Amino acid sequence: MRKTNVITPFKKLSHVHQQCADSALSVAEETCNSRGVRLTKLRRRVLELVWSSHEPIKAYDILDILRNERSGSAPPTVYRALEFLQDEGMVHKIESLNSYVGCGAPAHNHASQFLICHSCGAVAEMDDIDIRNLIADKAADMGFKIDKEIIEVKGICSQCSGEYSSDKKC
Amino acid sequence: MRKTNVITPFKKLSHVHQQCADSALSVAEETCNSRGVRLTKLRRRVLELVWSSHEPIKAYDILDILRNERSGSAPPTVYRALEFLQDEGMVHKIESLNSYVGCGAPAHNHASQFLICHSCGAVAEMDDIDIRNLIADKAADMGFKIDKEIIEVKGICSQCSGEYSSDKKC
DNA sequence: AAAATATATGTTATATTATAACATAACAAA
DNA sequence: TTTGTTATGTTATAATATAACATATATTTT
Ligand SMILES: [Zn+2]
Ligand SMILES: [Zn+2]
Ligand SMILES: [Zn+2]
Ligand SMILES: [Zn+2]
Repeated sequence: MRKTNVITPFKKLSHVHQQCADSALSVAEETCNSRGVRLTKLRRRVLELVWSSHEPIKAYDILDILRNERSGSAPPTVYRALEFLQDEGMVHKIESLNSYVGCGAPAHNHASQFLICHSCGAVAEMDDIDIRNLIADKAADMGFKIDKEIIEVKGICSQCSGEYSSDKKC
Repeated sequence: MRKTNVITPFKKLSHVHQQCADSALSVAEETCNSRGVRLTKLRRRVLELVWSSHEPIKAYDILDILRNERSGSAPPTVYRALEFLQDEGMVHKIESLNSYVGCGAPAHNHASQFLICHSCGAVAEMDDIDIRNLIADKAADMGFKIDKEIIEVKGICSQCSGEYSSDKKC
């Protein structure tokens, strides 16, 4: 069994989140440049808002912020930006929460398994090849050809369960 | 690796669906009786509508039918019945489709992995212990304690991919 | 640079999904 | 049969998302 490929881990309280966001934004700019797609000011700002925490954010929460910044902001403003960002792999939708999280590895296409802490709300992302392979095998047994997997695991993260008592909050 | 526990397989065109529905309804009645909860006429009818096919059904499609049958039907009518049926394990929500499917094994609590054919819309349900264990192991590596897993796999079922050419449609 | 084209955003309206809150009815227990 | 409990009816509204068309901005071609 290979090691899990952790794309976005649960973070310690001590982590400097601005670094996550800055890093994501600059990877996004490079990636968009190399792909010849446009990370416009609006899209960049929406991505920034998605990265404002490690908790998934709702479209209308983004909209509430945008309305204070750009007149004429409306639902399509947000949904179109989110659609672009999802298409480019910068953002993933958490289906079970109708919410959106930033992707820690937007440059390459991948599957995702999300771990969602229902205590602190934080989301970790992995792309675990063992899980992918096992599901593919089991699906193949039933003659099913996979296009996309949605895996959203709910529970309690290590910070919230107090496993690391020196750093209680996520 | 154990054999996959298939709760609801993809069905052949030749299958008599009324049997699925009848069976589900009678298991539901027994299960509710033994639990001392009430499968009222309304709840029973909603379950029947959920079982009207192997494709997930939308709450408002149920409502459209109920409105022709019971005056006073309104969104809460449907959502309350669905909530009961979900709580009792008779129905599962497919989060990525905002839709509902009948469970083929409501009598005992289980995890689910859904295979969703985006050609014919049919949904198969499994509870595969290997998948559950692997995800639990990987999550444990990250210090994460699982409460519930949402696994919705999109792709093409065997009937639609023509693997069984004698019985093309699901 | 100007015109033409393509892409992105603004704007208004509406569709879809889901819940809150309170009233009445049906059922179960005492 | 009265009392309490659970289920349903009813009205209203919240939350999530898309359609359709107008305008603006960016890119390419002339
Ligand atoms: Zn961070
Ligand atoms: Zn947590
Ligand atoms: Zn059937
Ligand atoms: Zn199919």
